[in-house]
Amino acid sequence: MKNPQKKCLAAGMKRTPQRLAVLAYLDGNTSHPSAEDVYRALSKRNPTLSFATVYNTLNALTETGTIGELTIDPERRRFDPNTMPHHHLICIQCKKIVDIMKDITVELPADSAKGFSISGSHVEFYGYCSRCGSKRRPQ
Amino acid sequence: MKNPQKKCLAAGMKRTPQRLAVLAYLDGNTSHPSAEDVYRALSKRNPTLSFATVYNTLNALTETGTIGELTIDPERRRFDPNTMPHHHLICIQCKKIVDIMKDITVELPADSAKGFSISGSHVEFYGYCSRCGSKRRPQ
DNA sequence: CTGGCTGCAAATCTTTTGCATCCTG
DNA sequence: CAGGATGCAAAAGATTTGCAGCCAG
Repeated sequence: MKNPQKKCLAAGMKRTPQRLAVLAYLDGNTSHPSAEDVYRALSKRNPTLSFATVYNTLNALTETGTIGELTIDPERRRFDPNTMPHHHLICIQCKKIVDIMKDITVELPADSAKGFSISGSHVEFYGYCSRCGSKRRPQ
Repeated sequence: MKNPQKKCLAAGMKRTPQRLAVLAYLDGNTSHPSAEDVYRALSKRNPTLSFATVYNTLNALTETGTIGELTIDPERRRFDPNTMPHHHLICIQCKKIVDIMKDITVELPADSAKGFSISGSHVEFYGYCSRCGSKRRPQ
């Protein structure tokens, strides 16, 4: 289940060149690209690739759970090939998003669950990345 | 600093009827409304209120930190008058978003911080709310 | 072959902006 | 009374959709 070919099959989708290109681009990619990022990166080598197909592919892969969708950026949707539950570090200044693969256990007291049956959690840490932090002047 | 009038002043903004209406609607509102939600709710009683003004007002209030902006919904921006740091419960099915005011301490091991200087964190808990959970059939 | 997939362009939806007028401070 | 705020409509982005032709299974 590591390579794009198998991921396509697993999702019950036809293995078209466009989809394989999208999957190859996403494979191991930790940049949390938007649909446009994917399109721009691929259209150089695949001149006939269309925006609609990128969106269709990303949506199909998201629906089958083959890739994940991030809700971190209010401007646009971002996609994440890493479907393992994980968390994120977000730079307040440059908006860079970095994965945290470490398992973080978050306890929610039963009296705060408001009747929800909780199946997972996602933590976003906000701060300055090393680059932006060092550029800030001491206040 | 509890009422809309004072919030407007605090933000250095003129107290126009439109802004006071937006602030009054948001005051104590825990429904995390989108700009359209705000517009629809207010346009009934304020027929001349325009979409642009709602957006301008929400943006201005967000920039001054008078209200907060949620990044939970990939479809649209949502706003939250509650500026205290807090967390959220999200129903996977009906998408309802519920506040958790309880302070949750999340530890991030130093070796996972990737050079970030962390200033805050936000936890999203996913699951089924009481209504959706009871409607699910046992698999 | 056949149904799913693609590319294109147009449509839709959310959010922003230009501008003349209005009104708060 | 001046500058910020409003309303309108148009623009700008992001995403979706209709449709005719194409190609993977």
